[in-house]
Amino acid sequence: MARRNVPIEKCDCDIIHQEVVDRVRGRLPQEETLYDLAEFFKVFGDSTRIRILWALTESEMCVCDIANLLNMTQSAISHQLRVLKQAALVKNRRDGKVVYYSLDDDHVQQILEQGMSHINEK
Amino acid sequence: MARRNVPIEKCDCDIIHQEVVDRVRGRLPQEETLYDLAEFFKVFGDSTRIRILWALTESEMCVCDIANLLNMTQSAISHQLRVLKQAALVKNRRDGKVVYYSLDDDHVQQILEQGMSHINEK
DNA sequence: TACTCATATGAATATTTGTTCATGTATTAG
DNA sequence: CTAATACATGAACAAATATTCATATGAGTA
Repeated sequence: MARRNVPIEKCDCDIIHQEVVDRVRGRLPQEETLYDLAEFFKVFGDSTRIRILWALTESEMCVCDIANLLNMTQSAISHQLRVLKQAALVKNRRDGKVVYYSLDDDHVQQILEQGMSHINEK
Repeated sequence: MARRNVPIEKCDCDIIHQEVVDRVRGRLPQEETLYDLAEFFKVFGDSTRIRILWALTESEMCVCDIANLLNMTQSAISHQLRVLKQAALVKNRRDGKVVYYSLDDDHVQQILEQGMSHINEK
């Protein structure tokens, strides 16, 4: 959501803190890298996807199982599974008509648990 | 974004996988907990906020420093800092007219780094 | 006091995004 | 081949959200 038609106003801090700001600027990762990082976390930032991921930490499941479990339409789940797949958070295998989804690696579970422990501490 | 005016269609998997689905259902955290977890990750899911957080891992900074660093308006930064503060990811201290923001704890940095290492692996 | 600077905030707006609906594709069964 | 089942997908719509603009607040200063 990037807009910016207006010049940025400066304040005196710019002069006072110039060294600090320049140092921080030099240590920031690439703009694009941080954008990708935000995109990565964005995938976790939806309760439907979180519930799907959490469910898959317990067992691989097919699309319709997940839809039943979460009481949502097959279409809605399928759309979200696509988002998760594109983010390389889940993988799938086909067995006849049925497609089973599972977590792509256990890194995902670690991230879920770390987030969970953070909100439990506060 | 919760809508659901339509009954969920069932498929045969529901019968075949019933035991698995029931077991997973029993092991899912509270609906509200997962919702909170999604809200938590949602805060990381914006590139402006990610850049703010990453900058604050290097040094505390005032609002106008951050605005200059990221080449954005003071207002936009201030709005996002409020989001970060409400999520308990940053804290602030006032020194005269200037308000300095910093990370609330180093747990935040761990989460950033874990996300970063994930996207670098893929 | 009046004035300036740094920050906060409410409303408006444009963009993004999640779900629904309709339909398409792949696989199996008859 | 035809029908049925499980899943995928494009378009439309509603809701959420990030930025801008205008303005308010709070602290120092003349």
